[in-house]
Amino acid sequence: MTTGHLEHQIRSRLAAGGVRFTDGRRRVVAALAEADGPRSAAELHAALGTSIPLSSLYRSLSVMADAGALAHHHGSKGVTRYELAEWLTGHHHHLVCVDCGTVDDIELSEDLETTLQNVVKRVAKSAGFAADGHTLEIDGLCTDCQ
Amino acid sequence: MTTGHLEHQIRSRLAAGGVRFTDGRRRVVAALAEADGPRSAAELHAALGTSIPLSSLYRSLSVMADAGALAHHHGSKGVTRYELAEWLTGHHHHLVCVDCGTVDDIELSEDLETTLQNVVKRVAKSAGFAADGHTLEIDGLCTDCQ
DNA sequence: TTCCTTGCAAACGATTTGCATTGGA
DNA sequence: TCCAATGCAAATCGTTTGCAAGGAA
Repeated sequence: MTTGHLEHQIRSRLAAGGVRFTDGRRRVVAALAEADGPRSAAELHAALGTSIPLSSLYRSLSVMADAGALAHHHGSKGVTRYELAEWLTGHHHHLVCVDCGTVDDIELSEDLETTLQNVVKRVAKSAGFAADGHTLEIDGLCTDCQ
Repeated sequence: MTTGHLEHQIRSRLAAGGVRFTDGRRRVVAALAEADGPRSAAELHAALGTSIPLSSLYRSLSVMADAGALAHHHGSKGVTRYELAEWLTGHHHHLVCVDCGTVDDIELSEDLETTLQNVVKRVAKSAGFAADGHTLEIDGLCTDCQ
């Protein structure tokens, strides 16, 4: 079990904030790295064989998000799902199933992404809004729920 | 107090689903029509002078959303905000404040919107996803929270 | 008369927090 | 040694639901 590049990046980022990268957190990160989209605390709890109590999971997710290692997404039924921050995974967008709530990551072509960024910049500026990110959310039914 | 075009449209839509457009619901719709973005049950409760109990508010919002008159948006801290459906207000996107959670509506230029729609269609199809809507969410700090 | 809506109170479920204990650097 | 992390139980908080009374068609 070698310490990969991803773990190294996260460890440094967390350390900068006085946050420890414990074994449990390493396993949470691994689960998120394997996922193809954001995951909720409950989903991670199950994925990790319930080995980490929900309260610890919630605390670790929130701490790692505060440190900038994770990003969160708010879905239906008040469920928050976490994923690795974009500086770790690259910029992407979301396919959100309105039925089961699952979220899948997608990437846009480089040219549309550029166009999008220009528009975001322009629109935000004209609204006096300090934009720091954007996501195109596509709502609909995933293959399982159709 | 005349019955405007908007109320007429909503009344018909609700009626089609066996849903009544009561006085309380009319006031909720009026509050949403005046807002410049989605509003939570708590925000509406306050805006209406707490005259409508939260439970009734939640029930009305959910019933009207099911009937297709309202749409919902999921924001930080697990708060759901409602707004008039797009067939009533026109298609738009969101400026989401990561600090206070407020959401403001914005419209894109027609050409970018068209481009966006094409990409959504293409991306969804290739993922086997049945898309029925999309929103560009711009996260950042609103003028108040900067 | 039939069915929808309303209010209140109780129930829920996701998430948070207090506190004592354990563990890492 | 010192401060952060962990676990459990209790507490929060947004939202939902059961039920009896009120209202519209």
